Amino acid sequence: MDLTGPDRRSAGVPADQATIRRSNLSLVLRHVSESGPCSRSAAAIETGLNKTTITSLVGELQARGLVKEIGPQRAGSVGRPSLALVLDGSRVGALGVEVNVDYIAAFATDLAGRVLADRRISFDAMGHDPGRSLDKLAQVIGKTVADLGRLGVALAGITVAVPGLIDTATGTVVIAPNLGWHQVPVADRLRSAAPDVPITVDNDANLAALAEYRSGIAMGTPNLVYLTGEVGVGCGIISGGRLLNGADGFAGEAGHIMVDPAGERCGCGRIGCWETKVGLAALVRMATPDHAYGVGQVVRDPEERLAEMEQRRAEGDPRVDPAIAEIGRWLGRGAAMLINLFNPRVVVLGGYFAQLADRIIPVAQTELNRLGMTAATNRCGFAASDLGFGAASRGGVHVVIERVLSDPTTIPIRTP
Amino acid sequence: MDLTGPDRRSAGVPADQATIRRSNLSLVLRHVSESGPCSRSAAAIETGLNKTTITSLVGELQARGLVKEIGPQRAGSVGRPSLALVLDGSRVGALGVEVNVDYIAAFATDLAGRVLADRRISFDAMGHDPGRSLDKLAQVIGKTVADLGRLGVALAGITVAVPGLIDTATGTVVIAPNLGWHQVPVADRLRSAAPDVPITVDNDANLAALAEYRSGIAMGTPNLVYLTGEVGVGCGIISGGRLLNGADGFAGEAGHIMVDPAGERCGCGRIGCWETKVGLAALVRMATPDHAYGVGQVVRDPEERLAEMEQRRAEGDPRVDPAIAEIGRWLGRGAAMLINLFNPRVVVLGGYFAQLADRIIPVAQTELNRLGMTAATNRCGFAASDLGFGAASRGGVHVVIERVLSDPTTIPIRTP
DNA sequence: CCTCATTAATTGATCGCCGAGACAAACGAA
DNA sequence: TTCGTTTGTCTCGGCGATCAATTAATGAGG
Repeated sequence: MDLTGPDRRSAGVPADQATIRRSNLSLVLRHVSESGPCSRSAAAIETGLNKTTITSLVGELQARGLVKEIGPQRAGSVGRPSLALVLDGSRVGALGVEVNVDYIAAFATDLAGRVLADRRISFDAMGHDPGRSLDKLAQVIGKTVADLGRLGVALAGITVAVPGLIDTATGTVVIAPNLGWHQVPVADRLRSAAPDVPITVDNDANLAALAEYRSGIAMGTPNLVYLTGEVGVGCGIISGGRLLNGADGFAGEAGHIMVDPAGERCGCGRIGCWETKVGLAALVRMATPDHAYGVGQVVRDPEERLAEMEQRRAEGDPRVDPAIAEIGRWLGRGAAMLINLFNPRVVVLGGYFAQLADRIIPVAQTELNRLGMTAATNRCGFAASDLGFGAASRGGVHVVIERVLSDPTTIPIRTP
Repeated sequence: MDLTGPDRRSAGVPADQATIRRSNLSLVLRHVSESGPCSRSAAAIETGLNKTTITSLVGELQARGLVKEIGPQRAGSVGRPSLALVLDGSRVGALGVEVNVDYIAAFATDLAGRVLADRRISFDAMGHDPGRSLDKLAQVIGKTVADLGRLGVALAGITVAVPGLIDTATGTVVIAPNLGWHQVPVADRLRSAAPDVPITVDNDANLAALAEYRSGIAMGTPNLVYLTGEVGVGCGIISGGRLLNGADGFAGEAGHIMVDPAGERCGCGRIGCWETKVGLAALVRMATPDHAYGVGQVVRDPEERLAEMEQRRAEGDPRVDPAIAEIGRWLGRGAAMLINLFNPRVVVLGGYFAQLADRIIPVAQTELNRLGMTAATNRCGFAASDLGFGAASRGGVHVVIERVLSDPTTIPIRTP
């Protein structure tokens, strides 16, 4: 299942024998990936392919360094013992990097999901012009690629997560307000940092949603809504196993839906946006002596503000808990709309929502129920993300892995 | 592009030569369907297939009665004149039927979209038990199939539109409140009315959205939101060329999103649902002397109520126009949310919204702008549907045609 | 009128892929 | 040791797409 690009089968491209081969290589590789170790004949039965075809396909997958045999399985049963096939993690790796307001993160795994690299550095994107930021990003990528090279891993692709609107076809950031970026050709600029490695660029919330779908708390749930509490609110939607993009990539702008016609003015100029009710800025404002912080300060050091809030709560400040509860209530109200429109099986909460999940989720769930159960809401629940800050870069890794799984021929045949 | 079922290429099914053939037959048939008459060699260049492959594929499509040649084109240019290929409409037909609160409709076309049958009868579904209603439906289908038989057309499939929640895998209506249906196995029950013809069942608003996408005002726009004004509000969403279903088929329940926390109680038990602001019941209530009609009466004869409203306006009743304007304002407010969440290129208005479009759309557009332009809203506009009441059954026809276009081998080879 | 360049469509040979059945290999059971 | 069982490979045939060569149908020009 291709999550980001268009569907190749229906893309109006002629099919030939190579298409069959790709499709069946993908089928076998996916089966090995998802069903764990299995013999050739088991794979034949379970995929529906002929066993001689399996032999041929596995041979090619081995030549591409994607699958390997582990010694004969002493099964104790009658008959010739089988040679179990597993994903060959040692040869191919995937890299996801994320650039955000105050940090750059890189996360790499092999095909099987074993972590090969995980770095995070503080970086003030607003304090640098886009060119400088990209240089820094390229530097982080270069270091990580070098690490992977030392491990003998060939990099299959890089995905860059950016908090903004992306033209995924060209790998260009159309606009990223929080970074101060406008029309930045990220993929082109980073090409030299890792020649011959395909670079994809996508929205950070979308990639985080994908990470939840592929490896997080909602693994395998093809209908989910991901909400991340930052200074504002980010949102990514997976429906029918596909990321929702909309006509221009703006789909899921949940932070700016109007939830309170009598509410206050939002930074976007409109009234009563959800973000003004559940963003970290709202929490800080509600829980803090009047005007101790402007929005600017919250934006600059969100984690510091959050830690301070927890600190004050520990010291007995009576304003913190009610403020968190209020966040939970508004979260429930907004989620009610999303659930009725998208009918997800789960709403995954990330960012600061996840850090306060044990206090936010019960309130949000209660509010959701209070508003009246519908067919959609009573089949859907909240869940806290456990991926932490790496969600977007982890999602980037999955984009690369997905591409390899859906077209194994992108990995060249090694010539020993 | 398969709009309803899962994607065959990624469905975990082995690919073989028949898969190539199907895919390429589909490619050629689609090309002829979309690009109009063209020669074999033009088709070869435009599809990317080899000339000789085209010859073979066209031969098979002819044998299946899907494509035909029209005499040599006197082009006046040098060289051998080409034989233009066109869709052969005369052999294969598609049927969409709709059962609704007060009528049953049937609509049939050939592959090329020429109308072969179009009937609509009044029928009070609530006044009959589901079994009786299905008998009536079967009778309508039987008559239409007989008509098609007289025209020499082989029926490729039937799609049934029902206003309710459908389990599309089994063709069962899980629940249809307005019909009083619950767990009705529609497809199974209708099988005998047309043996050997595949029967699909789907939600009426979804099918109407599909009709707008395939043949209506929004033809070819793969990101659209369809809103139909009935007693309540129906909604169907097409995103990335696919119908949004959600985890249980409840996606797009736009009528019951909360737009006014201070609003009145909705029939669903909740407060401030959009439906209470823009449903036909709301219009009638606002424009009519207090309590002249209960909701029940509006439900029973919606068209009559609407006609009466227009009548009173013509007579100079000053309450009608402000009421319509108020509908427009709330339509704009709700649409703002949908546009920010789905990022469609157009919001298509059907049902009574379409009948009052010239007075509703300007107001809704103004309200949308007043709420503050966003990147999503200023790339999206309103449009009135021109399909009338037949939208759902027309959408059903497109489901069948789509299936034939994406797998021409479903039509048997005729043996003359 | 005849020839030639030009474009359209078909025929025959070849290649790649999957599938069926025969066959070799590696075990447990008797 | 022999037999039955299961695994994996080998060889061949069928099918679909492609390439090169051939046939068909026209307009232009002598």
